[in-house]
Amino acid sequence: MESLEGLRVLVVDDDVVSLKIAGKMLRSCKYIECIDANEALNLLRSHLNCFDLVITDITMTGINDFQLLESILQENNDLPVVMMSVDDKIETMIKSIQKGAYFYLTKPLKMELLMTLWQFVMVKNREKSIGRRDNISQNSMTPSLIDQSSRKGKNIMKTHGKQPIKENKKNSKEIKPVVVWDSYLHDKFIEAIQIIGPHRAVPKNILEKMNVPGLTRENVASHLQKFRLYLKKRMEKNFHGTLGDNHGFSNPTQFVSMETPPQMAQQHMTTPITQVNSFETYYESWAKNQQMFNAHNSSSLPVVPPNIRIELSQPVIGMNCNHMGTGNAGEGNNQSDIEMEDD
DNA sequence: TATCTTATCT
DNA sequence: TAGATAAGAT
Repeated sequence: MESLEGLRVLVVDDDVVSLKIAGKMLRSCKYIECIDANEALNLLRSHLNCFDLVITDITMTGINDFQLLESILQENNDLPVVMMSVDDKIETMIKSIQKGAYFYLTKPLKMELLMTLWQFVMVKNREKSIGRRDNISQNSMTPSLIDQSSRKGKNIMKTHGKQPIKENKKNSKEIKPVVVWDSYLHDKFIEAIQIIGPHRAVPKNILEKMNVPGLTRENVASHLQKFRLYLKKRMEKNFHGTLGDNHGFSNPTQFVSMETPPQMAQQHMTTPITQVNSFETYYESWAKNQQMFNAHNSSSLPVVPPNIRIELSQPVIGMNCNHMGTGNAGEGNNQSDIEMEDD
């Protein structure tokens, strides 16, 4: 099946003209138009499993934005829902995907895009046969948004032996995207820390300064944790390296050791280990080192912690950039990729 | 109660 | 390994 033929599509739009255009485009399907959102829901209830796909406008009279999407997903989480709107803002698109939509179409609809919708049916069928969805997004039309619903299914967590079993309270139908910390996001993260100062670098402040739609405090907290760990490990390693061979950096795979002359790097490794105990200290040392690195290398490369892949050639969306096809960590052979190993 | 931090999970 | 999340700490 490589066309819309045979695909059972329900289109919901309160704009009659828009609906007629969609109808014309989708005439090869068992297409049912439906103006009223409640009518659409009733239709879906009475014809459970009769539709392969729902295309719905975001904004409709008498109903809140995304309300129909949420209701549909509550009733039938398997049904792919495609949102459409004249709104072409990236924030709205991200919000739609976050709410659980499979795809976002901007109006006026284009036949070329509609003709690719048969893929949703294939994806859905594959999900059913495999029994999981977590890999699907990597191959579907929303490749960078990794479905977290399967993760929500976990209800047992090891908790330091205190409360072994805990029910997950959150609605498992809510789909959250995975935030990929690409060079754009990480640069904004560093920029935020520079502006507010490392002593005030807490998730809330960083998030506020970053001002990235869709990014949450939890996302920032998670990244901050990794970043702190990286700085700590780096500082400790550098200190021990200085003690060991008196050349600053013992590990040749380290970013700084590759790019910074040992005597230059060692200038910042004179702090006794007893004083090297805070994020602020680690950060200042790291930032100083980066300054020297940038001064030493005319081409200022983005500054990143280890294992954060930089896709210099790809368009930056800010979050959820598609890393498909770049391989797993350790495979970064592409010239446009910079990847660092720490241990 | 809100937020941060840490440990643990996927 | 990266990012999400649970839960204790502040």
